[in-house]
Amino acid sequence: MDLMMKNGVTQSKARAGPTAEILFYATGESDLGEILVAHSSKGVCAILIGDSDKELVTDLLVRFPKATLVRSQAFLRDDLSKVVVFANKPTQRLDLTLDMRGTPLQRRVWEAIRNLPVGRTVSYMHLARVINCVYPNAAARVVANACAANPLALAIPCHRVVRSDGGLAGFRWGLERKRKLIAKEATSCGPVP
DNA sequence: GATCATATTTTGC
DNA sequence: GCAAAATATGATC
Repeated sequence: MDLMMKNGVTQSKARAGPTAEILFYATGESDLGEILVAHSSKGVCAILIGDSDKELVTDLLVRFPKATLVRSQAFLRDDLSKVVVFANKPTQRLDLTLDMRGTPLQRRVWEAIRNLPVGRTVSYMHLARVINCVYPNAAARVVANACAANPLALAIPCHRVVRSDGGLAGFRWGLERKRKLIAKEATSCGPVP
């Protein structure tokens, strides 16, 4: 994060975006904290969770350095409302138009995670088995990497992905937040055996 | 308890 | 463009 690309652009640009793009974003408050939703021309391209509005904007700016961020609370009113509702009470799945960019593998992993029911946690191995039932232990890292690069915090519930042991693995937005999310989902869906 | 195995991504030159 | 390091793990020795 300290070294700049000498060549101007690298392979990372494919992940951040093709070029200068206009992103509309809006922030809202939830029980988990401040939530930022960024919408591109295709759909929701980023959902961030943070402690303050400033932090979220900074994170978004770092994530999309070349993009032009336009704050439009009215434009994202609907999407933001859904995300906030989901954050407060994740009883149903998020129904948003997601603009999932990235490698095909990441997309596959994200789709698999998004297909998970609420209140259900799966292990890395199980999820890895879905996308690639060859070497579960190897694909586990792939799943972890895909989740780590997941820009759609709540839309893709990576917090439901835990280790096979049942314990919580790392979380990009903080382990405590992940723990809180799972607890909230369990409460909303009811204590399942 | 420590080490290796697998696949993918990212960064460096 | 090629090569090496790193990774939110899992299984084995």
